[in-house]
Amino acid sequence: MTARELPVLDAPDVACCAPLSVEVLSEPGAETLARQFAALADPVRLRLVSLLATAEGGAICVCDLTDPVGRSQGTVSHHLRILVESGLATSEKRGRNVWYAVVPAALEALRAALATR
Amino acid sequence: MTARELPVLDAPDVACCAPLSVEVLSEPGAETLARQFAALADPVRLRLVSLLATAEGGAICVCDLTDPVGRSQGTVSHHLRILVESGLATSEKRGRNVWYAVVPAALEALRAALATR
DNA sequence: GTGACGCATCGACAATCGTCGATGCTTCCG
DNA sequence: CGGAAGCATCGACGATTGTCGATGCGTCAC
Repeated sequence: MTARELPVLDAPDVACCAPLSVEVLSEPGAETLARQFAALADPVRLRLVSLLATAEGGAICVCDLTDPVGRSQGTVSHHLRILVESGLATSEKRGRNVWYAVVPAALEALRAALATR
Repeated sequence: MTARELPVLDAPDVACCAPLSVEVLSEPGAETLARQFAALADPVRLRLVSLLATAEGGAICVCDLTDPVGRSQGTVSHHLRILVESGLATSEKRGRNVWYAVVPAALEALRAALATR
């Protein structure tokens, strides 16, 4: 399988830019931030994030997510992928399940961007 | 100008739901939140918000926004409309200009939703 | 080894979005 | 009054998105 060849986004971008109210967002910064907000711009993904964040142990496998959100397994997998690619969630394969968890630092970074003066 | 003339205050949906990490988001709550995040899910709109938030006096007219974001006047107007409809900004007609400003309470509500435990 | 389970991926489709140029309306200035 | 400035709106277009069913692949139980 040789790994997914997705443009890997690594740790650094957890804090991409200064708060919107402090200095005018640069174009690259806006691009990055927009990608993260876009990941939260869907009701199903928001509920997924909420389910992950409130889960005992902080993680849930896909099979326990399809029912609560009422979407097909393929669709749920698609949404989780978007959350991971945007840095808001992580996945870990354990046996034949895959466990997903939120990345608190990423949510905090978004909070920081929204801070008002 | 006696600041008391802000009739349109949007108190209702400024805070739509509990933090994602506290309880699982309801479907209607997810719908509302998603609309607000969707308003921030575009680079141009993010820069507009940033321009509004950092403006002296807290407001800018459309004519001063088209250049910084590099889009046509019609497109900028379209984006501003989305920001207003989502409750993140307000508009006020003054002479033949229209002044836009951010709604700090709306940004704070989004921050609250993102709060981690 | 065989079958079932869990997940990712694919192809297809309708719906929505971002953008532009053109047009129309209101307000101001001379 | 006539023209120009400032915005909103419209129609059109390509691009992106959310969704499904089907398929493929690795893992576990028997």
